This record gives sequence, structure tokens and C-alpha cells, in this order.
Amino acid sequence: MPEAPRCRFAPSPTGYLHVGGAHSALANWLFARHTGGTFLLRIEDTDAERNRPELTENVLEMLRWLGLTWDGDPVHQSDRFDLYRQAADRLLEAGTAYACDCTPDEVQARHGERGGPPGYDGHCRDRGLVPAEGRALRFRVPDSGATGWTDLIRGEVRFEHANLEDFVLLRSSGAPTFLLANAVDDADMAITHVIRGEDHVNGTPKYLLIRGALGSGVPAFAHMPLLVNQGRKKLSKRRDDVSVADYRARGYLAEAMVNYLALLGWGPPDGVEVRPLAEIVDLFDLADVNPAPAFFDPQKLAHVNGEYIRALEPAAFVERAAPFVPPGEERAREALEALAVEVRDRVRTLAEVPELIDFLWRDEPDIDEAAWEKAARGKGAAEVLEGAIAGLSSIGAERWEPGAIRTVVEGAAVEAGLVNAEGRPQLAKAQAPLRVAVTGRAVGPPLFESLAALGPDRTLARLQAARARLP
RNA sequence: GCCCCCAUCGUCCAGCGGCCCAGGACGCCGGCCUUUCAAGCCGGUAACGCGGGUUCGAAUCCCGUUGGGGGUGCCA
Repeated sequence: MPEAPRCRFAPSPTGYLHVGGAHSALANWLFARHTGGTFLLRIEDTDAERNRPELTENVLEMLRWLGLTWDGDPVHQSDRFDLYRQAADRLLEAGTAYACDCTPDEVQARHGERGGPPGYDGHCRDRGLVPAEGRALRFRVPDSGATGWTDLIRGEVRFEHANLEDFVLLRSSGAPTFLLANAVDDADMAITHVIRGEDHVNGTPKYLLIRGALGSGVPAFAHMPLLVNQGRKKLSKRRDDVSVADYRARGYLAEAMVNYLALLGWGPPDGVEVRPLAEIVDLFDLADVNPAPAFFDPQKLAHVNGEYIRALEPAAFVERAAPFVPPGEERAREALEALAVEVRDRVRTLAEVPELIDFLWRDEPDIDEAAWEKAARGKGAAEVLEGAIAGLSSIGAERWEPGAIRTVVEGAAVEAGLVNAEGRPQLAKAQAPLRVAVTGRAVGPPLFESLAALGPDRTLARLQAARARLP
């Protein structure tokens, strides 16, 4: 019986959680849940300069929101500097690391002079410098040979040592770099599978060299495809719309986001894309992941989100949409409940909900003038309004429901001459001026249900106001 | 520049030597349904980058090429 897999998501709190990070976290989570393994979280906060502690909470909150729960407590690298220094000492004693007093500027200047490949030139390799404050520690990469691994997604990958420069393990400040801390922690945490983005492929031989020098064995690697934008560039927080928190705020459901993310770089064997997470856990396999970069397509995300929204029970929809209508507004909540199903079936994000029903809680409809002009110019607009006003006035509050309203509007349509060849009322034409008059918009939930929810008094007042605007 | 990775419709995924003159999904276009808009249903559009091999047979294997991406920090 092989040891149970252990994997981890290791975000750096230099920014909020973005969809690329979520994609990589999801791959780890799916792998762990599928294999019955353990999914750990490690906060890589070794860079005091760029570290923003408050962002750690955003990352944790978003992972929780997505449902990507981790096992045990998150590990913070800032608490473990002793561990890294001990490892560095061992490498120093073994001669696989050496002190270096070159400044980054010097390294770059020498590169400028000599040309050729950038990176460190091994200047301090054999100077026998004693480690001290202000001196960095570098790894002595073997002159010959190569380091490689069998990537679970990419197959064989190899790097010639000749192409690897002596990289920094400890900064001159004494703080560990990502390369050292990452490798040491994975060994310490007994990580068996390193699942991360393709942008880490180039750092992997260095990781392997450190682990080899430390004699700590090696985990398996799976480098996930990067998520790219329309220009096929790696998603960037600066220019792309990638904040997970923003997607939540814009009315995307966590389960839809997770389902969509799972579809990037991977697809279920049976082709059923939108499905319960449990089934995805069941089907997911790293060996099936596509190594090519994948475009993060907001349109398809929206489609998947719409499917999830429509699958919600009415009551559940109301609960989840409630935060998107004016809070504390009793009429808003009532409006949501009154037209729950009609609205649910028409939105792709919860943020689209208020514009469909705001006419119910506003004192006056917010009239879209372009829509009004068009409807007012339509044939029989004034007659339909008048007929509706007269007919609806006589319905009475107790019989104010969609069916009765429809009957009145059909009658008004006939009287206004809006009939087809068979003499049937043309409701599409008749409802246009009524809809704009009452809701302010040209499109929205079904009209009769909308008027039923609005009630006779407000409906009639709005129809009369609209009629008054006509010549 | 150098190193590494990648390569099927516009996009995401399927295809792992014959079932493929390539299938599904999003998008787009058209139709049906219909009180608007959606949803739903039906139909259409559209791809194996190129060149060599290997093989009876290649989208599938190999080589090359072209194109794209990533890395190249005392960031992670």
C-alpha cells in the first residue's frame, strides 16, 4: 500500500486570489480528494518587502468560498526561517553552497560587459568568502550533467546544468528565497505531489538540485497549463479581470466558478461539462490534463453560471440573489420573491437581477427614453394604454392576477386594431407600450406576472402617467 | 539571445494507429416555440500549422520546421 498522497497550494500573499491561483488550487484539491490524499495550504511569505499580510485573509476567504477546504492549519513560511537557515548551513558545510558578496547591480553590470546568457557568472564561487551579514548564499550548480524528472502532465523534462546559474538560497538579509523555502518545506511537510502552474517548470531543476543535496528525496511533479487572456498571454492582475472576489461580487456562484475552472486543461471522458463537483472529483485525473495553455473565457463562464442559477430551487435563488438587491429594502425582498422563477430563468449572473425587478421597489419607474420613444411611436400605443387603463380599473384588487390582466390586455389590443389575420390579438405589439410605461424598459420578466406583482394602484398610476405623455 | 514547454473548429474539451472526409460544449448564424427578453428544441458555421519519415494504414508515433507561450530577480 503506497503512502497516501499529500499535496499543497502555496500562494504568496502579494495579491488577492486570482483565477489562475484558484485553478492551480483546484487541481491540488481535486487530486487530493480523488485519491483520498491530503490537501495542505502554505503561505509563502518570505519576502518581507512585498508581503501584504492582510491579503492572506483574502486568499483564505476565497478558497473557503470556492469550497476548496484544506486539511490542517495553513503553514506560514515567515514562522519557519530557522528551518531554512539550518538547511542552508548544511549545504554550506557540504560545499554545495557558498557565500557571495556581489550586488545585483554588479551581477547585471558584468553580464552587460561580457554579453551572452544573463544570470550570475560564478564570480564568488571559489573566493572562499565566509558567510556574513550582507552576503548572500548561492547554490553551487554542478558544471556538467543534467537534472530532469517525469512530469505527470508533460512527460520527460531535462535541463543541462550548464544552462543553470548558481542561484541564491539566502538573501544578503539572511531571508530565504522561494527556491530554498519551497524545497525545504515540501520535504518537511512530506509533500508527495507538487501540482503547480507551468511558470514553475524552469525552477524545478533548481528545486531538485536542492532536494538532492539535502538528501530529502523527490516528489512527483505536475505542471498545470497556464490560464491565458484573449491575447494568449499569462493572466495578469494588472491588465486582466481575474480577481476571484470580483467574480463573487458580480454574481457568479462558487460552484459554477469551480466547475468552469475544472474544464480548463481538462475535460470529463463522457463530455458532460456541467455537473456536480462530486462527479468531477470522481473523474479527475492529472494524467488527462492537457499541457497547452487555456484561454479563460468569460463568456463560457457566464454560460455555466447561468446553468447553475437556473438549477437553483426558487427559495435558494431568492437567498442567493438577496444580497444583490437593495439591502434592508422590504419591497426589494418581496419583489424578488414575487418573480423569483421568472427572474431566475433570465439571468446569467446574480448582478443582473435588480435591473429586471427594480420597477417593483422604485416609487417611479426609471424610464429608458429610447425604449419609450419607440414604444410610443408604435401603432395603437395610445389606444392600448387607454384600453388597459379602463379594463384594469374594473378588475378589482381581489381578482388582480395574471390571467385577468391578460384578458384585459387582449381586449385592449383588439380595440386598438392590433390583430392578426385570424383576428387574434397581437400581444407582442400590445404589451410594448405597457411594459415601458410600467417597468421603464423594453425587456423584462413576463408582463402579466409583472403587473400582478406590482398591484393595481401603482400599475394604473404608471399607465395614466404614460398616457399623459402621449399627444 | 539562451533555456524549457506547447501545437485539433474563433474558444474550451474529446480523439491515445484503422470505428474520423474528426465528435461535444461556448460563441456566432438561421428556424421553431413565444406577451418582450431569456430558456428550451431543431439546423448551420468552423479545425487536425507546414514538411519529411515510420506503417498496409497517422489527427494519433518519430524528426525537422514554423508559430505560440513560459522562464531568464538577493519576486514567488
